Amino acid sequence: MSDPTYSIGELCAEFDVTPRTLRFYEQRELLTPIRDGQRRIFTQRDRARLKLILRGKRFGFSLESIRQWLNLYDLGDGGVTQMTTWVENAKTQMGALRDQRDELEDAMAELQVLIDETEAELSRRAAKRAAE
Amino acid sequence: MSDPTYSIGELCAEFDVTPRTLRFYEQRELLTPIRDGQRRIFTQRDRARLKLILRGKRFGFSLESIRQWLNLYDLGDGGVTQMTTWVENAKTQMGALRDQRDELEDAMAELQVLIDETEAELSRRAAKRAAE
DNA sequence: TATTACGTTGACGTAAACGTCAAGATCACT
DNA sequence: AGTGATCTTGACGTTTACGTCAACGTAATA
Repeated sequence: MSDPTYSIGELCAEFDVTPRTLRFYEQRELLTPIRDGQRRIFTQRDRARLKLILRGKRFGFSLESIRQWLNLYDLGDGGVTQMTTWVENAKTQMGALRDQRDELEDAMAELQVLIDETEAELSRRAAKRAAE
Repeated sequence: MSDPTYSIGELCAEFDVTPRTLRFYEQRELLTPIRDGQRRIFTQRDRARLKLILRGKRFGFSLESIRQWLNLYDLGDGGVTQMTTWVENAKTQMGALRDQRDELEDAMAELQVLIDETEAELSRRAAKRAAE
């Protein structure tokens, strides 16, 4: 049996997006479904790419940068020169992800301090009220 | 000496944003500069809020959700009920940040695997070439 | 055969987050 | 009094990422 394929509706249901969205991604060359007559047939590759697209979006990346990023994924083969370039780009991307994660953890730490302080104040007030 | 204040140009230079941006944030009630005649005077509070705004943006939050988030920050005082509500909201936000961080780390791990594989392939090819 | 479900291509609309003039005020110099 | 720097308030323009019709095709089903 060959690789499973998906209609536009199936992929939409699975990832909770609208057909408009998938057609838009195709127009922007993020997805490249094949055709059965007029109808789009999405392959495993499209499905995998869609996953990456949606994750990229959650990280706040633009579709255009996600597109470049996907192309970067694709060039896993190619010559030594291409692979070397790929690794460089990938490491740059890793740095960006690391920075974002660090910033996130800073924000989490700050927020935790505020939560702790507020909860401490709350228990002080509770103790005071109990003492009366 | 009292708290330092900033002109719109000063804050723009410091945070690398345009005046239009700060006026826009004021209109959306994310900043509340006071006035010297017509001119805006930004206080320490505005500066602190701007920092949070820009960080929120880097995390992909909308200005509207950042606004609510800032107001949430402000209500560090207020009654016990308000504080309790605040803590609940803050914990929800913490969960969201945690999820995002976890997703980021998953992505980083995946990417690292690809990098490692590609580098391994590169060194295999280098060894092969050296053997000839 | 008619309906229903699912799909197609335009084409125009929209919300967010600013950018980009235009026209004028205010202030420091010269 | 003139020049330049910095600021002001409109008001319209722009990009991104889709939403929302409209009008149509095709395929299974009642």
